[in-house]
Amino acid sequence: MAGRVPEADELLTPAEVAALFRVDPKTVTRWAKAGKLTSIRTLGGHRRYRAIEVRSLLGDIPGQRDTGTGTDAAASGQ
Amino acid sequence: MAGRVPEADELLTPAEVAALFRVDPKTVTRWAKAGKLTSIRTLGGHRRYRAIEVRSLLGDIPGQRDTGTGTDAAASGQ
DNA sequence: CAGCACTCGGGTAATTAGGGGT
DNA sequence: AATGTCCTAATTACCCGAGTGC
Repeated sequence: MAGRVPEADELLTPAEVAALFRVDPKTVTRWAKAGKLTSIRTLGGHRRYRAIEVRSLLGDIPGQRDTGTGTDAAASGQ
Repeated sequence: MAGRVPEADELLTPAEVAALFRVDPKTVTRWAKAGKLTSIRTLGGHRRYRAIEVRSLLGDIPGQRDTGTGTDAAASGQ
């Protein structure tokens, strides 16, 4: 199987978005309820968020390097 | 118009549906068992899902997008 | 025929949803 | 108004071994 077109919308789990924003997953859920975030619900009721949307809100800057201002080290996610 | 459209009866594998929902293939199986998804079983017992059903559940919004430039702009597929 | 990737089945931990309160 | 924390219930994710699909 495999060999399919990469037309999959990148979806993130609440924990993923929460980690990117440094907030609790509960807060992300509130954003979705407030309509600030596009949320897609699974058949079980859980929410999934669009990676492109989250990245835009985070300031998606490709190849941006912190110029010395950073104090906290950037730990790899996950 | 004998507009020939590719099989609208496309069947997706558990991994396909799972990737679209960003969930585990096992979860998709659970949805089928719960009756939330129409599942077609192969002679071996494996499940297969209808692409149209999955797309509607994902929030498939018709219209908007590359309109047919004359012929069916169906480039997707494997 | 043999092999690998995927799916099946059940069971258990982790995550999420929802409401309430600080 | 907004965020973090507590609780219970539901859903989801990962573990195993065996079988299917190509």
